[in-house]
Amino acid sequence: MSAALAMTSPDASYLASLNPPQRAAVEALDGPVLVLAGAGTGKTRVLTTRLAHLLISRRVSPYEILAVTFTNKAAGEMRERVAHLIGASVEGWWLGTFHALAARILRRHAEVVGLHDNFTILDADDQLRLIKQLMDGSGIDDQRFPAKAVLGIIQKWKDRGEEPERVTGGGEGKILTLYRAYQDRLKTLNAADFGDLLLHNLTIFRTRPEILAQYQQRFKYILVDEYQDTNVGQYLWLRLLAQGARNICCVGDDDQSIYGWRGAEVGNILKFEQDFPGAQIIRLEQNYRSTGHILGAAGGLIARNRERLGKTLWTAAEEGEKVQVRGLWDSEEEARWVGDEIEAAQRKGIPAAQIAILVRASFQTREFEERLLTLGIPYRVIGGPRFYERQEIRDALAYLRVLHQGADDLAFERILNTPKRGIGPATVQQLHTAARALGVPLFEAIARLVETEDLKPKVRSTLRGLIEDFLRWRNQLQTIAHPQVAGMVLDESGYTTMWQQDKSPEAPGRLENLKELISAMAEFDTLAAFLEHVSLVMEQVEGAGNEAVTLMTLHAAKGLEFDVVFLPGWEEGIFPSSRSLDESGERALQEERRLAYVGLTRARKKAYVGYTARRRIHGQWEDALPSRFVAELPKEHIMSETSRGMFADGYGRWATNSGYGSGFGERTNFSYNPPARAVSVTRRAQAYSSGQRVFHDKFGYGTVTQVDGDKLTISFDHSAAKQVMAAFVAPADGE
DNA sequence: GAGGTGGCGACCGAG
DNA sequence: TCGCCACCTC
Repeated sequence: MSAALAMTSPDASYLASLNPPQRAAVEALDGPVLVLAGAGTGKTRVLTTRLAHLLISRRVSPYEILAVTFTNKAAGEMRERVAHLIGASVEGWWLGTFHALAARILRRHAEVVGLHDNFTILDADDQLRLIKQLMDGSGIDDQRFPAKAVLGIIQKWKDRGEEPERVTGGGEGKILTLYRAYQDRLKTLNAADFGDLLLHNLTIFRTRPEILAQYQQRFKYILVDEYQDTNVGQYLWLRLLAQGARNICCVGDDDQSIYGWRGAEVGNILKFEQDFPGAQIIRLEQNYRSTGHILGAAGGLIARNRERLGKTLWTAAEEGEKVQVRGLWDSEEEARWVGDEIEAAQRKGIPAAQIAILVRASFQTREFEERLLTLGIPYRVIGGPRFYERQEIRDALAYLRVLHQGADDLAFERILNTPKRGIGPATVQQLHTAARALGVPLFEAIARLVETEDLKPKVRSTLRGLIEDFLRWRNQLQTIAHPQVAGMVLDESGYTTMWQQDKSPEAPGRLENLKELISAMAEFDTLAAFLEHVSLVMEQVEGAGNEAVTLMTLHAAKGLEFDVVFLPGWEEGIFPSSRSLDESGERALQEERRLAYVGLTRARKKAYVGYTARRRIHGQWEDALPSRFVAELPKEHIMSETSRGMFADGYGRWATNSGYGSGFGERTNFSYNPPARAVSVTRRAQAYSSGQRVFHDKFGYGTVTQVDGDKLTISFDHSAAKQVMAAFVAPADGE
């Protein structure tokens, strides 16, 4: 590090604002470095400054730096910040996600693994269809191994960097055979799935040392973000590339490793020192994001995990408000609670964009959406059904894929009979058989078949027309701009007409989406570039949602921060998720706990944790127990309250005659230490009138001054007048 | 070959 | 509750 310091120019003002460990992390340019960056400790700042520092102090060409992230969002942010810092474009840099960078390398050497450089990248949907096709008649018991499970096993192998010949971990012989068949099939389709992007890179590096050497020499410095989320394959990829210059800097936080389910190995970060001997370890522990109470609550929780490298976050900020933990009757009440607290926060001047609701699983967003809709609070859901996953978009893309890459049977099959052309499963089967017999892609096989007498006349002329159309469109691609060609394809194929004639209410929206797709294409120079973007980025086209509350999963929230964060659904089975626990037990529990830690540490000023006694699952009301994580939150950092009549506290005064919401029927007993009298409390809509004395859990006693449906305006004795939902007050009885 | 219906399992997570 | 798939009918 002293060498690096010596080289630092005195006018390196960008270094001045860093704290000592941050500065150390930026300046340790030589050899392997592991930066353990706790939540909110300025990790992105360190990464970008380090990149700028490399360019400025070492005069390294940007093309000699490999900077890897996990998400497109992180890559985009880094790009933007570095460009801003050095005042130049980062176009063409080796800065991107593992998948994007691996795809770039693979396109250059595709022939080594038997692909062409215009190979298609398949998404999960295509993969599953392919597996299903291969499983038909493979003799695999699809009860015991549904296609999804088989795909899961294959993906695990790929995540570990194991080609079929390399598979070690025991496993079913039949599934291994299927893995081989699957890989062969992908090759015929001139396609790669996500796992292949990395895996083929490994194959290329392993079998062609001269190619590896070329990249080893090129990348003088390697920078890795979110190292705790790397899987074995990614680790091997990095290690091979780093063997050249040996200057690799990995930034990560073992406490935020939440991707074990997709093969991430916390082990990678835990054994960094062994993997890269002589590694420097730098800890960033000063948190600049959250208040003391939020940090204390999160820290107490994560301390329950074993197998940590250990960090102690601290903050110079004030203690702030305690984390509010709230027990509620059911998920509907939970949604009302969150909605009301959001309104309260907004009244205090917190903008909607600074408020987030973070859930464990995406289906949990629905009830909140409904509530926010009712309250008229703008919101946006991140990670919902994505633009590129919509039916009409996938169909349109299938046309474009066939156009670009004729061997893409999966795409071709998708649109063979879309719009309806009278080509049913029987014909498709016949075409497949022919293609297999000829050993050529579907498109090619059909082109040949229509010249024979093997097909029924009607089918034959239909297919002949389709093939001719594609050949024509492909020709036009030479002379006409690709967005225009895309428009022609959709119109001339009858696809646009199909939706125009569709009477369903969604049809107009779909046509809109298709227009949007075509206009999005204009941003790319070539059809190939556009398709690459789509398969790698798959980004959601975000509505104008700057002033909106954010609803998303905890996974999607990593790396983000908000003033106010709601963490609902802290119930056993939901969070920690019983599915995870069933799959991998203690390991999974620790990962779930890290997820809770990630959730809490997203909050700057205030965090809320909610749990309910009853929740609708699969449309059925089911009883729930508070998550063990609730009990693990250190008492001194939380403020706990429960809805009236629920648990020991709050019970008694409120068990009867509680003025809860409306239309609720009989409730079954709640089994978590229920007070006897709380059993089967029937809650009815309580009518209030102006002048009536009431009690509110938070604001205390007050007098109703106005009634507007279930919204009351109350003049509180010890607090300003407020609008409150009737559900949240009770008639004052024991003053 | 198309379209309708009823039963059943899912609802975990990213590129 | 919802969406998918198997099965049915025309």
